[in-house]
Amino acid sequence: MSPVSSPSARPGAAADGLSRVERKELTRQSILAAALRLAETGGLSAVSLRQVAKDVGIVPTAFYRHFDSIEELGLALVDEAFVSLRAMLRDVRSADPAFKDIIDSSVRVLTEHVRAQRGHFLFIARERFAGPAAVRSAIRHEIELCERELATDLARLPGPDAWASEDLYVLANLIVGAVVSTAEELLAAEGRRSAEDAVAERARTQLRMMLVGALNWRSRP
Amino acid sequence: MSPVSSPSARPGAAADGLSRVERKELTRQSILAAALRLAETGGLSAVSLRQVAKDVGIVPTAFYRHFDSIEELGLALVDEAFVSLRAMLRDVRSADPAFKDIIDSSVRVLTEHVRAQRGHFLFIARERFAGPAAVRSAIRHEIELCERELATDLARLPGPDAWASEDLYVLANLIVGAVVSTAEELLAAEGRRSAEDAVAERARTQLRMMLVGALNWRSRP
DNA sequence: CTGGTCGGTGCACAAGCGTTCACTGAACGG
DNA sequence: CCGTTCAGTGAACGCTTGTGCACCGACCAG
Repeated sequence: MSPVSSPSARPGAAADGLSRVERKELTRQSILAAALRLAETGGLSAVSLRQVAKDVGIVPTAFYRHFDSIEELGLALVDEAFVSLRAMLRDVRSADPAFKDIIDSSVRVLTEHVRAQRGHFLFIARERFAGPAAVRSAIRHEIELCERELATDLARLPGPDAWASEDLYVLANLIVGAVVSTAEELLAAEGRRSAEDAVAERARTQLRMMLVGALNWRSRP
Repeated sequence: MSPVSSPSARPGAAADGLSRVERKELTRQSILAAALRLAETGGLSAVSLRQVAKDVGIVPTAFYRHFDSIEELGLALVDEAFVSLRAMLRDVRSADPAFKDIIDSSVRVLTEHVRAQRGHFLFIARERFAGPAAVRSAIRHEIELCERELATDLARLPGPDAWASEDLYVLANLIVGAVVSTAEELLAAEGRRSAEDAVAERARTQLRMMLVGALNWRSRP
């Protein structure tokens, strides 16, 4: 059988226009995609090497040409997932910084990214607690990076710019937590637009509530 | 081999002072405890009937005398876990309602319960996304109940008592989300007191920030 | 005392798992 | 052109898995 796409690619026959490294990368991507899909029922630890291989269209042992173990595959998936998450953060940051509707645009960017990268968000939400220890700590580390980034962003805002850096991080932690909860509720909406809209509206109100709290907050001496 | 406690209980020999139903319940509890522990590495879907049986000290097929499947066992664990969670909520509610330190006492109750019921909290945090569909929706349903309960509690507070019920639920959702995040961070602290204390202190500040936000919030007309 | 109930036993089976090993042949560098 | 590299092959291994079945014997109601 041929890898990557069962009916079209021909490994032993005439060469497509692809170099050897290109074909290897293609198979690698197929493995990642298959694992992401298979992990949706039962989590990463329930993904079997043989299932992935069958799904990709290669023999089980060929898996080892790309990853040493399922756990290493999981770490690669974490990387992949946080690439799209960072893309989202970039979008949020580059949005119109008109203070008034910064919340609206951020929530919209979040809902769109969750819809577009559903698989990655699901993976992170799941493996954050269910994954192998190495995967869990990789995810935790990445989330912590996001919090620190947000804290430095907040420091540039007119209200909290006079805060203790301690309080800045605490607020960032609170916001990231709320965003994670919102993302998880969006996932639970399973694509139903009305449910998604309700979650988004709720998130807007919550962020506004937090904003009101922040604007009336004074760091203790 | 004998169930419940390998060296002491004797099934075929002289009877301990236990009736048949008592012995069955004891075995059932042992199965639940074993499953909870085994689920810690790999999640519920990675728990095998045979492992549980070996751990409890019964033969694999005897498992079916208590549960039809691992999934049904999972639902029983959800029930068990939310029993302790409700006990926690009762403790929070019955605490001294002196408005000033209601936050301090709530956070202390939370940290104590997470420490005492670590296994249950871990189970909920994990299976909320990684578990079988039935388990996931059972957990989601229970959390939603907690949010509604909290909303009715909030309605009795001096500040938000004039709010729209819509906003009350939104605030309850925000608080529950923050509490869930805090519980998850307490779990991530893995029992190290200094880390736990830092999380608790952060949670106190966050709840105060939300309180400030709530006190300055006005429901839109 | 007796007969039914039922938790626990022991064996068997087919299916799936990760991993090993020697192999093939297209793509590539010199 | 020719030798090397290496992604993918295919058979084989020892193990664990869920589940079906006939069976046992302590408990308990009558």
